[in-house]
Amino acid sequence: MDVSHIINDLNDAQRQAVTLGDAHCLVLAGAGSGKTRVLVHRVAWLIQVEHVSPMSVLAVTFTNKAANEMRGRVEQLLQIPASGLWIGTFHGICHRILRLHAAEVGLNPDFQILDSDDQYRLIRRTIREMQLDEGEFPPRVVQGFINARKDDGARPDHIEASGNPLTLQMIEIYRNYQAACERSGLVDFAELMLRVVELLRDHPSRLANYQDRFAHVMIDEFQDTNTLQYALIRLLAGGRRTRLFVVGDDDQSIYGWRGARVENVQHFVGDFKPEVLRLEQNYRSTQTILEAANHVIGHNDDRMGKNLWTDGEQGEPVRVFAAYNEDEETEFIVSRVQDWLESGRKPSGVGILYRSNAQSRLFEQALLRADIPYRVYGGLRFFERAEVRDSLAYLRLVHNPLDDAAFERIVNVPARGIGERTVAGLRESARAQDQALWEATVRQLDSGALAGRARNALAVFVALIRELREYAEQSSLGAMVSRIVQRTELIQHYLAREPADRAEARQENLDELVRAAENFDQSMEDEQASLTPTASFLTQAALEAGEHQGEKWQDCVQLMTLHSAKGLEFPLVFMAGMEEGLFPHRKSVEEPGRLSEERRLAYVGMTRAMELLYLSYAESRRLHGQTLFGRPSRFVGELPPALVEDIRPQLNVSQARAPQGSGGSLPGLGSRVAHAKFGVGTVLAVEGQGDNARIQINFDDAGPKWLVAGYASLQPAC
DNA sequence: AATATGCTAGTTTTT
DNA sequence: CTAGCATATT
Repeated sequence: MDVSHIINDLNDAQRQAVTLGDAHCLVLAGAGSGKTRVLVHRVAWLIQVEHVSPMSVLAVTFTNKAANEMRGRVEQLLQIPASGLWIGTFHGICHRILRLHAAEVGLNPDFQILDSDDQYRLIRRTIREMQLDEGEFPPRVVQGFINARKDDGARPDHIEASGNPLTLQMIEIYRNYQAACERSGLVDFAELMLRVVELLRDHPSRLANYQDRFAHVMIDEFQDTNTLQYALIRLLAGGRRTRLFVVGDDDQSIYGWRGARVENVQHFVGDFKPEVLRLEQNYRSTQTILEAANHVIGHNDDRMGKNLWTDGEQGEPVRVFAAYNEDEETEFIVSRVQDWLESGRKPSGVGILYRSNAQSRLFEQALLRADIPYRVYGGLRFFERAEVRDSLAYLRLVHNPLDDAAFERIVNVPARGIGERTVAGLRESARAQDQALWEATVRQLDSGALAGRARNALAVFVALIRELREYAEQSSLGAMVSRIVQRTELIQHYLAREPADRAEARQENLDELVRAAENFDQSMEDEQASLTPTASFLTQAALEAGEHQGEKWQDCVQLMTLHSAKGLEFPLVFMAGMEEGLFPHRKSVEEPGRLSEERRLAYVGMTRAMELLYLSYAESRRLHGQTLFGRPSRFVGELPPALVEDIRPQLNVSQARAPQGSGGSLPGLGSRVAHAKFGVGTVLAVEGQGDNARIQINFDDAGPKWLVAGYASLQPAC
């Protein structure tokens, strides 16, 4: 058979990985080295050359986007639909396994997925129910605690509180929250994986099934795996038959703070003795950009070691712009974008990257003013919007009367006169009878135990849900969702409360939701697992919250955090806000581990750039209402000087921006001044004009002081 | 139940 | 500064 299409166009290292024989394999794939290509060609090689059945290949990614891309490219290469092949996210794969064996792990076979927002609400509910103080146990913190424990594979009984009363309480909340999930037939994201790990751990015959089935397990972005995911991989590979093919880059591990364990890369080497291959040839960036990035990441220790190279062009130097303040930084970047567009290049070739989301605002405003199209990544995705989630909560309650999380969410949305007192009564009644809220409501209505107003309001609600439930029995999913949107009158609710444009956007989202339901095509696997279309739809909404908004791409300048930029590339990249405290972030500089992660983030950012890379920082920046004077990021200092071109603002420009009084000119921010009594210091802030202006100066000896310009008689100093 | 006011905290994100 | 939240008010 002709296999040239699989191995042609691969470099030696790539080909070696793709055609590797009977061994586990770790591919250390640098940025832009053709990582996905190797995975895709490896799958094709296994199927077409080694004649491995597609059924026995499992490919796991972290995001739906990556999974979809891989599936698409495999199909393109094989020229056939990749049916039988399991490609999906960790959560998607675990969900699929769990649907097949729900009963075996004691799970409601009709379980639905609880996403982060509903999980938060349920945890908050649990804390309130336990009469604990939300100040002492902030739901966000408890949510983080529970998820982190689950990601480590720990059930409440496994957690060592070592007498810490706070921890003991958290464990108790975890326990109660878990019980609530089980009563309602709900499974959160971490639970999807934890249950599967427990299934495989406790049911040896099941484990053997999967070990026999999956001869090849491929893992993408291996450096991002957490404890639980690594446990899952180890279980699957415990049989004789399974070969692991993992691809990752320890230098691009930027998710340690959410449980990812870079150490897994080293553990993997110890545990499985894999062939270790390195993909170091880069097909994305200029030599200069790569050398600069290599040099910066070289300041980390404990690396697996890797050096990117290219046989492409030397390229332009890395440009470092020292702005006077954040406004000037913004203007500079926007004017460079304008130059780029004037030279005939596309907006979508520009990536403006920053450390934290709050930084996007300045760029949005400036781009808007300059009439340059842009798109900001991050923010709410389609299935996370309140109106969409409210509608889906109706669908959930109609589908599953036991879903208390859904009940709580919409019992009084839109407001129909069911207040907190009424709901509290229902909760109590439900708890006393060990029933779901819905059951308790119906029972209370039937028993006539309720007061007039609450009774009427609840009767309206119950009638609505019953009507919808009846309708659901004889109509399609699309018709059903459309009906929900009409009958719940959510639009009217938002129209009455919000400005017209906001409500209009919600209307559009609900239209879009109806369309999505109408066009929803249940996958074969879901059908085989005897899921109703409604259950499938709800699952997809939870598991692929964002896949829906892909349409409005257009040709836009791309604004995003450094984290979101991973995996992307742009001919022109700006890394803005390169200041100590901002990047590396203040909270990350203390622990060495966190600092190296910040440096990896810098490495990720730099290696996004194909042709031109700008780093910029502001010498003064308004943050949280006050002006701060940061020093340039240490990562700027770690650039090799020979590859850097420094750009300073024109002196007259920066002077023009300094606040100036009518009479004597005031010192600029950051300038050095001398005072008769306090000595020499740096100007931190200037408020007001002329002689009345108040100036804050950080004196070298005396510390920060506020002085009035007219009386202080300051002299310029150096 | 809806609106007004006051307070606090302020990375990074996917599933 | 400002957004989000909790409490107070009508």
